[in-house]
Parts: sequence; structure tokens; C-alpha cells
Amino acid sequence: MCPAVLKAAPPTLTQQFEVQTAWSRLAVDGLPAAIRQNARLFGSGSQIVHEGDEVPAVICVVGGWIGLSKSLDDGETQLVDLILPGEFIFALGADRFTSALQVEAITDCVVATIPSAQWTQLKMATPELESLRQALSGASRARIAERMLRLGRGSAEMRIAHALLELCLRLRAIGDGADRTFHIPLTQQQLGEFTGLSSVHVCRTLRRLERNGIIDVADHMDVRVINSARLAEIAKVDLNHLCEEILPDCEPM
Amino acid sequence: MCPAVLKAAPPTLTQQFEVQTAWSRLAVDGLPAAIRQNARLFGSGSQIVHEGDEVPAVICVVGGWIGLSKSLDDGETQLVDLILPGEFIFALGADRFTSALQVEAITDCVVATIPSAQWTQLKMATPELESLRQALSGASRARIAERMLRLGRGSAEMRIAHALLELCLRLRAIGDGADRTFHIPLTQQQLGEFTGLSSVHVCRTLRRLERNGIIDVADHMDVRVINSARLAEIAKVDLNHLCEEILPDCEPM
DNA sequence: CGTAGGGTTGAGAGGTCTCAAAGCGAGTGG
DNA sequence: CCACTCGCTTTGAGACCTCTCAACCCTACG
Repeated sequence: MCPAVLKAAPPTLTQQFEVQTAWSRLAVDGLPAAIRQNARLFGSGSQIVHEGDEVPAVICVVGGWIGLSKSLDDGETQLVDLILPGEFIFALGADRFTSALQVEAITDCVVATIPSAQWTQLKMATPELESLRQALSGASRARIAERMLRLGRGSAEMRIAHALLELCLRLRAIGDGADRTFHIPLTQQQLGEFTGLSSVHVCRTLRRLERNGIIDVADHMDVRVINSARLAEIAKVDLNHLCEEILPDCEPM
Repeated sequence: MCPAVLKAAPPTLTQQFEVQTAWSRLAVDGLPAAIRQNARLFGSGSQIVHEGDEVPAVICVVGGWIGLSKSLDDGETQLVDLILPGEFIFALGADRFTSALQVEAITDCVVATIPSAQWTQLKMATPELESLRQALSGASRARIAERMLRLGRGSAEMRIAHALLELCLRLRAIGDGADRTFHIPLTQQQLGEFTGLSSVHVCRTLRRLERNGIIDVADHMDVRVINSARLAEIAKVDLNHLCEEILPDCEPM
């Protein structure tokens, strides 16, 4: 079920660096090399770091979607954050050796895990990496807070609407989902784990939004936002504000 | 309602440094001085950083409880994290100028906000500060993930039980709440904002736990955990594991 | 003594969950 | 090429949990 690592990263991986990201615009010489050197391919569903594993200092997602999750013993799972291409994962645990979160490949993906020692070296060479870390982990924290607010206080509709808008903005930021059409590589079950809903209720909620002409969902989560103003209203978000908050840099939609 | 800053920190503040913390055990010469220099007293309810404000690099909580929260326009609020004496707040926003969270004094408290420039200097002088940052922000992230899991998937009882255990452990770690008796300076309303419940339901849930002989709650949140094994079972936590995860260093209870 | 801010308790409404069954599409082996 | 299976989606029905509203109590405080 979980084919572990597929294979060492093939040379073509370099092409994936074309994703426009915060760090690709930074003049950080060592970083691309370090990423290239550590990049590996993971099959969808495979664990990149197990909960409790020794963890690398930084995990760079080059291509594909990563999920950070946490589970109860009975299997109930919460997707705490989704990491998209161009984003990094920092500070997985309280000590530097144990991960508090499970890091799983949602889709097939290319990921570079950078060991602490190497990261320290890189930071010596390029102090800008510190601002990069700050920007990316701040953005992650902001996203999580925003989601947590709706998890604690919002309706199913609000949570779904918010999740769709968040993902739409983030995808746009990496050059995907222009014209507010995009694919979400999650099952309704996983979207439920992300929003704290049962898969059944995710389905109902999506269809209600669709019936009301706010979005359109085709085969397996091909989403088109038809009425983004209305969707933002349901999600109770200010799009401009959300954008500034959850993206390292941005323009509104 | 919100008396802003009460006054500049009086000399007696130094006494509050007695709290045993991760960083007090670190040989970091510059830090206590920097904290003393920037420490101020805030009255309960006052804003330390407003959502959207320019933010300091680090906020050090010397005494009292701080709440990090996020609100919807209609006033619905989620307490994303609670910061206790000895803990620091890092990386409030995606850019370094805008806070994604509201930072509010829950009780009267002593807080030192360290500007970016000074923090950078301190880090130059004492590289260990980097591990400190990593430990503390990792712990915060772990706590948030743990809570988010229960927010998304758990019952009211599980959330309350977890919150009580988390706070009990964290208080014990700073020398408070030995014998599993401790005071939580939150109203039931605020505990509801922390756990994603209405204040009414917080009340009912606490009383149910009390009726079942698991905890005892006296005037205004003086909590005594009577049956910690049962409470952990309800919270679905492994105390040892939780301890390692959410505290920078620890012993189980 | 009156007021205000919590806490407690009840009743009813509503949202979300679970269980269950059926539909659909892609991949597989006959 | 067709059955078959498997995973995912869709829909219905009923149960259950939590919310809201509302009243009352209690304590601290002016």
C-alpha cells in the first residue's frame, strides 16, 4: 500500500525547480545545489518522516503535496497542514530528534531532506536563509491559526469554503490555478481530515456549494470557483488579508 | 476595560526570573539582561501586540499568562495557544512586520519584547539561542497540533481533558501544580475559546468530570486531578509521550 | 443594597455523525 | 471485450452531540 521511496531522484528533477517560489527568487547559491543533492522521489502515501523519527532540520518540497498529520490511536486523523511545492517544513519537534507530526506524501512527490549540519553550514554562507525560514514558518503558522479558528468556531460550510480559498490562493502563488480553476489531489476523506469533518459531510457540503452556484466540482476534486466573493463571505475571510497573511508574498485574486 | 501598559517594569521584576525554564538553565549571558531591559508589566486583558501590528522578533513571557488568539469579524474567538511564564513567542507572521495573531495578556503579566535587531545581535553572541528557539517553537507547534487533532476529531470531554492535562504538565514544568493541583486563570468562556466549545458546554463537561470523580474544580478554576489515568484515557493521550512532545524538557507526572 | 460578571442548569433546536445502500470509474484478469 | 473488484462518491435516515436562549444563583465590589 505504501511503496516507500520509489528511487533516487532522476536528473529530470531539476526541471521541477521551475516552480516559482519565495526562495527561487532569493539569490541563495547553495540552496538549489543542496536540494538537488538531497532530493528523492516518494510515492503517494509513503511516509517521509514517521511520527517519532529523528528529523532533518529542513524538508524542502520540490514537487507534489505533503501532508503533516497527527492521529489518535483509533486511527482518527487530523491533517494539520498541507505543504505545496516550493514550501519548506521546519521545526518538527520540541527536541531536534523527535517529530511531533507525521510527514506523508499525499501525491507522488520530490522532496529534499536537509540534515541539520548541512543546514547550519548553508545558513552560515547565506544569512538570508534565516529570513526565508522566518517567512515560511510564519506563513505556516498563520495558515494553521486561520484554520484552527474555523475548526473551533466555524460551520462545515465555512471550513470547506476556507480550505478551498486557501488552497486556491496558495496554488495561484506557485503559478497554478489561474482563473480560479485547480485540482486538489485529496479524496473527500482527506479533505475531511483537513477540515475536521466526516467524508460524508464533506460530500454534502461540496454539493450544496455546487447547487448554489458558488463552485463547480468535476471528477475527483477539479474545483472551479464561480463566485469567489460569495465563497469568501461564507468562509468569512477577507481575500486580500488572507493572501498577505498566509503567503510569503502575494497578490490578491 | 483594557488598561494598556500599567507601567515600566519595577526592579522587583527580577525576582520573577526565578521561574525555572529551559533558557534559565542555558548559559546565555546576554539574554537575562536583554529581558530585564525590555520587560514591561501588562494588565490582564491588555493587548501586547495587536493583530496586524509590527511585531518584535521575540516575545519573552517572564510572568503571567499570555493568549495567542484569532477572531472572526463577529467576535467568535479561538485561543490558538497559551504562553506560560518562561516561554517565548516567535515568528508571529509571514512577513516580519505583520502579526497573524492577537497577543493578549490573560492575567497581569511581565513581558519583554525584543526587537529584531537586538535579537540578531544576541544570536551572534550566543549561537545556543538558535537551539532554544527551535526547542520552544517546536514545542509550541507540537502543542497546537495535538490540540488541533482533538478540535477536529474529539468530543468535548476529550478536548477538556486534554487541555487540563496539557496545562497541568506545563505548569509542573515551571514548578507549579505539583500534586496535580493548580489554578487556571481562565474563565469558562476562555477555556471554551481554547477548546472550541461554548462556555455553557465547558461548564457541563467540567461538572460531568467532577461527578465522575476524575477531577475536582473549586472556585474559579482551581483544578485538582484526582484520577489522572482516567483523565488521560478520556483525553486519549499517553502522558509520557505528551510530556516529551510539548515540553522542551520533561519528566512524566 | 444594587450591579456586574461569572457559573449553573434546563429545554429545545440544529448541525454533524454513523450506518447503510447504491452508483460510478478505473484497473485487472479471464 | 467483458465481468469483477476496489476505492471513492453520493444519498437517505436516524441518532447524538453541542449550541442557543433563558433563567437563576453566587460572589465581589462599589
